Amino acid sequence: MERLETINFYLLDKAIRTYRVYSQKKLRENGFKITVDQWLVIKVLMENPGISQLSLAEKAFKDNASITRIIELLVKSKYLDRKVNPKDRRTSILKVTPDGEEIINKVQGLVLQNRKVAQTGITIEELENLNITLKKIIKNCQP
Amino acid sequence: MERLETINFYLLDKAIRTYRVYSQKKLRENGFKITVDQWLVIKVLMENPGISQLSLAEKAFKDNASITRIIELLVKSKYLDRKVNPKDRRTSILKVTPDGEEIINKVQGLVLQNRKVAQTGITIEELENLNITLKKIIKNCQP
DNA sequence: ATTATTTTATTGATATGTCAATTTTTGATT
DNA sequence: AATCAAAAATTGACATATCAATAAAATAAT
Repeated sequence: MERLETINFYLLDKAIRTYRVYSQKKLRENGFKITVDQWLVIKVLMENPGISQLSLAEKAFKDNASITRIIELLVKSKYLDRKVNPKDRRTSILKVTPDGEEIINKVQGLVLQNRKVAQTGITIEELENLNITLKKIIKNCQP
Repeated sequence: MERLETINFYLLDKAIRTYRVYSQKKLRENGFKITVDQWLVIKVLMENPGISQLSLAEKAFKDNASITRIIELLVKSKYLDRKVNPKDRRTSILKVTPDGEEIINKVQGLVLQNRKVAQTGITIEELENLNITLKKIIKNCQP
C-alpha cells in the first residue's frame, strides 16, 4: 500500500488528534475539569452572547447534535445557564455562569501556550499556507 | 476572540471532518456497508498479514481501545476472521475474509477518487508543504 | 521454579461525531 | 383561522476516541 505516512489525510487526522490529546492532557494535568470542545463552546458563547445553538454549532465547527450534548454537560457542570427564550420558544437563552467565566480565564494562558508549543518551528508563512490549503480541502468536500 | 477561522487547529479539525463526511457519504451512496475507519483497518491488515493489534493500531493511527472495537465490528460484518494465536495466547490471528477482500477491491477506486476530489486545485508542492507542516505539529505534540 | 514485570488485549465510563427521525414552535399560504 | 411548510432543537442508534482499570499470558529476575 501507499505508505500511510505519505497520505495527506492520515497525517491530517493524526496531527489534529495528537494536538488534541496533548491539549487535553495539559488541561487535566493542571486540574481543569473541562474538555477542549467544552472550552471552545463557552468561548464562542462569550464572544457571541444570545447566539442560537445552530450558529453556535457553525462557529465552533461542530455538529448540531453534538452541540446539544456538549451544552447539556456544560449546564450540568454549572458552566452554563439556560432558560427558554420567551420570544422564540423553540430556542433557549444560554448564559455563561461566573464559574464558566472563571475557568475560561484561568485556562486562557494554557491554551495559548499549547498552541505555541504545537507551532514550534513553523513559520508564519507556513501557517498561512497551511490555512490556505485546508480551506481548499474544506471547499472541495462541501456540497 | 481571535477569529476562529484564523486559528489553524480549528481549520485542521474542520478539514479532516469535512473530508471524512464526504468520503463516508460517497461510500454510502454507492451501497458500501463499511466505514472509512473500518476500510483503513482492513487495508492495513492486508498489507501486514499476521500483525498484532498494537501494531495495527499504530499503523492505522488509531487508539488501542478503538482498534479492539473496530475489529469486533469487522468480525461481526464477516470482513475479518479471528482465532487465538497458539504461539502467543494473548493475541489473535486476524485474517481478511473473501468478503473483506471483495469490498476493499470494490471500494478502492472510490477512495482514490475521493482523495482526488478533495485535492482539486492543490498543487503537489502545496501538498508536500502541508505534509511537512503536519509532521512538525505531530512532533511538537508528542512526548 | 516461583515471583515480579511487561506485554497484549479487553472492558467500563464518558465524550463526541454522524445520520435519521421526531417534537415543538414559528412563519407562510390559502 | 386552519393548514402547511420551515426552522430549531432534541433524541435514538450507532461508531469512534480517550483514559483508566483490569485480565491474561509471556518474559525476565531472583
